Amino acid sequence: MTPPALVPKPTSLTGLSVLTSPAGRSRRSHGRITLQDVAEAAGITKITVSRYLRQPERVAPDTAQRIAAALAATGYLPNKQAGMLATGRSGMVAAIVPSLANSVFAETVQALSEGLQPAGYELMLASSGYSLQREQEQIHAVLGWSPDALAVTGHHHSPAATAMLRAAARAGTPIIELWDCTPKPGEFIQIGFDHAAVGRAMARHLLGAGYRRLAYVDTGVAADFRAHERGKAFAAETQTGLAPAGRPAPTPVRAITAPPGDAFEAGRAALHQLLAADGQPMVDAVAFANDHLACGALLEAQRLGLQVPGQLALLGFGDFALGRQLATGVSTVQPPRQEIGSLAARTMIELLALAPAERAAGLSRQTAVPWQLLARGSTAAVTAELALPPGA
Amino acid sequence: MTPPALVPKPTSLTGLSVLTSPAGRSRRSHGRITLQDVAEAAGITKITVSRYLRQPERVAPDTAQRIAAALAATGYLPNKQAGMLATGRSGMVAAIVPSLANSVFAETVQALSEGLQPAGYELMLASSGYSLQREQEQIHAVLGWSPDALAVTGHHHSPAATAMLRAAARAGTPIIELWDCTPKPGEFIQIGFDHAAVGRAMARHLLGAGYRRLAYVDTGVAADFRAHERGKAFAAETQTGLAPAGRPAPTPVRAITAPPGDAFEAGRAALHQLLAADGQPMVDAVAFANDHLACGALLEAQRLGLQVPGQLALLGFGDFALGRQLATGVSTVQPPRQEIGSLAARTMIELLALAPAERAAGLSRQTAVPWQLLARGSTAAVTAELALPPGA
DNA sequence: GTTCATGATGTTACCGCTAACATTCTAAGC
DNA sequence: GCTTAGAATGTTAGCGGTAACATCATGAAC
Repeated sequence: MTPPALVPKPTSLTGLSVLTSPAGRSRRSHGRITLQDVAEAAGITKITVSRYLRQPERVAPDTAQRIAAALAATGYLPNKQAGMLATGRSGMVAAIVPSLANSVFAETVQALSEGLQPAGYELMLASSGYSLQREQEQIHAVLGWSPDALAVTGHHHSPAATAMLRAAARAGTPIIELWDCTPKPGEFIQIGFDHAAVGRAMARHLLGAGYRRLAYVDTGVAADFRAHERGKAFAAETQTGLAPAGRPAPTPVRAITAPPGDAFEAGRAALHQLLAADGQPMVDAVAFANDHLACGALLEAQRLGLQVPGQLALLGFGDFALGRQLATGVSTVQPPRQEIGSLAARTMIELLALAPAERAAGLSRQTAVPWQLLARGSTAAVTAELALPPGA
Repeated sequence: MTPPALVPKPTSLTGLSVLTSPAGRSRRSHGRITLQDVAEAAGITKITVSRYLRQPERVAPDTAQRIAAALAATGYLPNKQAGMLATGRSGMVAAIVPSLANSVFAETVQALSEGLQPAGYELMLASSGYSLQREQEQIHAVLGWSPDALAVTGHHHSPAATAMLRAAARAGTPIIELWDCTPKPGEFIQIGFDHAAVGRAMARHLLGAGYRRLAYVDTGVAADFRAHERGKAFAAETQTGLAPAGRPAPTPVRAITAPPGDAFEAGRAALHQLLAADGQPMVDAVAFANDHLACGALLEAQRLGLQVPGQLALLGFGDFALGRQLATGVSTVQPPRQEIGSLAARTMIELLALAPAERAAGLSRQTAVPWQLLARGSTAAVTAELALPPGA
């Protein structure tokens, strides 16, 4: 056996010459190194190279060596578009999140990306900027790439978006709604948690600690449906929780805040809306749509000399680093940021391993990921005996 | 003129019937709605539909109407892979960042994504986990998608990665190195800033404020080359700055810290390494690779009862929210997180508008994005008269 | 010696789209 | 009426891969 000849035939060099002079190729060629070039360099046909790349055990050992050498010599990069066109599988997964600047989704995306990595899937990412209209456009754009699976955030979509997702799901593409898990099964796969349950738990936590005059500060981001949902459930649960005591349930305060960039400032401003003319708080506990708001309020309260939690308890959501590090720890809800991402990756890989026909059953399952309410300094109980009876 | 007939011929329904029964198609069809289906529904050939989508002004108005109706009725989604294969342009841009969980890069990616949006480019994202090996794999994978442009982070790459980037650049694909801007022009486009200059500025800031015994706490992330670069320049500048005073320049302390997830704890631990047996700091000012470390150290210092900046000055990097919000504001360097992303987007769009031949000139240009050192409470000057002479 | 399974490689056609060229038709110009 | 420019649409072929089938050795089984 002669050692593998890199350039067995003079003509095989034409493939390599492309590197230096992209001209002299077919009229429509884009000057890229193709399987054909590799095949010529190895003195075989392209289908064998293709086989080597996909099922190496099916080519003879010495051929394999020649191919390997030719691949290295040419610097071949497979054209995934062509591959997708031929196989119908793209090896790519798309995700659409409201924002990346907020670390909440960044961590989920990070985990998703890392989970997909070992299975050989690429990730295409789009951020919708908390706009349903843009989400719809992104879904349209991204589906044009024939992703093998698509993750979107939440279960609220525009009608047109839902129609596109439905069509994709019917064609066998797993559609995953991240960060939500509604009590009733949805149309698509859900991996997340029930935000209403979180809202109720937040109310119960405050009521259980003895607070009675509650408020919820919602985010100013109109399309943060999950925050709204928590707020709604918080309000409802507060009413329910206070009913047994026979008192008229106060209407929870709801403050619309400034743009997300100023979440700290928005929290500060929201606090002022909750102060009476004498500078004293009109409520004894406040729940916030997120920790940024809560931290802003906490810092402002300290600046004003208000006792937290003595005069005012604060409860956030998200478990952001800041709230964890402040001297008066901000009580909060710790959402399973990374778990959602890695579970989504696992679910996708699992489903994609199945034949499209077998997939159908799994295309609308729900996975509830556990979350945790972290009681820290900002919501220490007023007095123990005021705690509500269990089940309230 | 009769109104546009959606289904002019009975046979035109075969295209639509795919929606309900993907069978009965060509052997290799993947059951997707194609231009052919739309064309049949509109009673024309697919090339006209293709023209309508790309150059609407080139089809007759009433044909356009029929096509529009057919598109809506079929729910057609263009197959971008097929389009790319035919045109050689993918309409997609790829970016590889070390991590997304860290908001620094998340914001850059966010800005990049938003900047590309209006120009119709999709973003494919990969995170390398601060590993050159993984970056190389990602580059290989991502180039297989024939991105129209590729953004990577920093100017350190494995040799194989550099070779791939070089090949892509030579083929006319803009390669952008984010977050770096070296004094000497690099091989590719750079959009960022000179980290050595930042390191020097950090040293000068501390020296200028009168501090004399300096330390640099580097990150434990081995492949965060930018942090190392800042540290190296910080050390060098410290030596230079102290030389005029005639004193023997102390070797800056360099602490290797815990994994990035524990950056706060790592900062706390680093602080302890800088304390003498009597609990007093061995240095009077510390610069950190990032604000997380600095904040951890600040909180620990306060817990230990050390005066900041009285006994110890702290200087971070990154301008993270936490450092901004703490009562003793953490002095820091504000990097142009978003600017880098939006500038990268603009650069890509600009270059891609050019013919590949005209691009060559722009494929290695550098853009230095301004950054700012924000002096806050943690580095208040010791005494004014100790300030170094200008130019030191 | 013939048959036949097996392994290695080649041929053909097709995935869905568009570049380039071809055709058809209309209306203006002579 | 005939030519012809120009608009509208169609035909052909090809982008770079892979599925499906075809071919051709080789060697074991009879």
